[in-house]
Amino acid sequence: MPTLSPTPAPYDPAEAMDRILGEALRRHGRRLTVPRRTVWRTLYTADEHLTAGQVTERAQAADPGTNRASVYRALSLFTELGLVRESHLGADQPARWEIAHADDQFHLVCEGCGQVDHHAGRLVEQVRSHLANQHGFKARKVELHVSGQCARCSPPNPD
Amino acid sequence: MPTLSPTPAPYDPAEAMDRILGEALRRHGRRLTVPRRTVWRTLYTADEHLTAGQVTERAQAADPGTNRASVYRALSLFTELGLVRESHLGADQPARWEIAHADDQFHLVCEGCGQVDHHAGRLVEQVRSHLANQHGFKARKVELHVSGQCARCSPPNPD
DNA sequence: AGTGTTATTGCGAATCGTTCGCAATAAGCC
DNA sequence: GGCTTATTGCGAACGATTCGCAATAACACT
Repeated sequence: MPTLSPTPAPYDPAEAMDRILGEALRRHGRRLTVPRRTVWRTLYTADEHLTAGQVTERAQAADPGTNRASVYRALSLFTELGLVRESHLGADQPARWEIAHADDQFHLVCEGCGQVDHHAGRLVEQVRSHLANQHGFKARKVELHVSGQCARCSPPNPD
Repeated sequence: MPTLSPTPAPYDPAEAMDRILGEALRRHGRRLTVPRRTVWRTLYTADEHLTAGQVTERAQAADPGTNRASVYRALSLFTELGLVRESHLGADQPARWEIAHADDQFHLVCEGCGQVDHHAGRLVEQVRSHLANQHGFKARKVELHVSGQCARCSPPNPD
């Protein structure tokens, strides 16, 4: 009988997810709590930007005890730690959150199908350097929100 | 005694201001009312973006009877008619309004002095064509919000 | 100028997203 | 296992914006 290591599990994505959060929190002297983990997992497994309401809903589906206020507190803490990104897409719409990926200050909202895209591309970088060179403005945060028709909703060849 | 024309006033800027509004309203079958005129003048003589609260305050200074709800209604009507532009600068900040000038979807907010600039330049156009060419995305509205340090607040030569 | 039609107002109450105060709870350290 | 204190859960408070509805006033037509 071969010797087994004490934790034989090959790879647990849920655990990996939690580890990211746990480490970030510890690094900042904060505690890893149940509601924080629930919110984190919710965002982590979401396929799109979620409003605070949606996060609360989904979090409560996973753990009914999850409290609205704690969701907001988790979201703003995560934002502060750079773990998630908050964005305000439409004038009348509430804020939305998503896991922070490096290059995603660029929002393409299609008015046809409602899809939100993050085609960062070189554009943000281009904007930064334009501002620095032409206007002496040192950009910290660049937010580009474009609404219009995506390629699918406004096809070039309407055959 | 020389013959006087019935309206001898050489040029009344207040009247000109009102005429712009009156004509736009009439063109759309809407009525020129006291609160609308008051709100219009307030924005027209403002030197910056105003929040609805600020508009209300100033409007009430001019005409104490001005009602908050009417201010909101005027602002959204004007926005709909393209007379003013609504913008959402910061995440936590309320909306702001200003007289609509053609080229100003480009907001440079300095975190040092708080100044808001509208250096539209070629940038917005550049963004549009990049999206169309690279992503087949037909942009209708482009909103570029940049925060950082302006040239004055972050001088290139700190002597 | 007088009158009728109806867009618009003014008021307060309602809504919605978000935050707060505070006692009770539970994370992490010894 | 106990101590310390960050964090929670609750509901109430908040600020911006909107709504419902009766009263008012713009404009068009005499």
